[in-house]
Amino acid sequence: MTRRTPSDFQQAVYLACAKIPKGKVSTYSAIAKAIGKPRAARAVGNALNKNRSPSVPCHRVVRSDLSIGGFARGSEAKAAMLRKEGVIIKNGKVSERCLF
DNA sequence: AGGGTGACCCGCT
DNA sequence: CAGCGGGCCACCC
Repeated sequence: MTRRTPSDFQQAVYLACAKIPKGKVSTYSAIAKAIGKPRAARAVGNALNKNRSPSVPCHRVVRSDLSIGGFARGSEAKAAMLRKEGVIIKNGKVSERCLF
């Protein structure tokens, strides 16, 4: 599965996602800020959407509104996954936002 | 090389 | 308080 060389930005996004402890969730803005681009929340989502690698817990990333946001596989699946991880979901939204 | 899209965010009405 | 529009960044065709 030789994929195209991921850009530095994308790599940073994946790394930041992997840095999220299990049972916790982060936000796109937080990731963007962590990589040095607080205004690149869109680019962050784009990187996950275009890649959505199984090695990257992209489902642990939610919107700043604590909402699940979107998911290439289905936002419902994302919420279910987070629930299994130990994250409390309320009405399709995260009860507590845990930022590392 | 340029245009369009997207898993977003913030501000205004 | 809620809803709508514009803006910002990166990737794909």
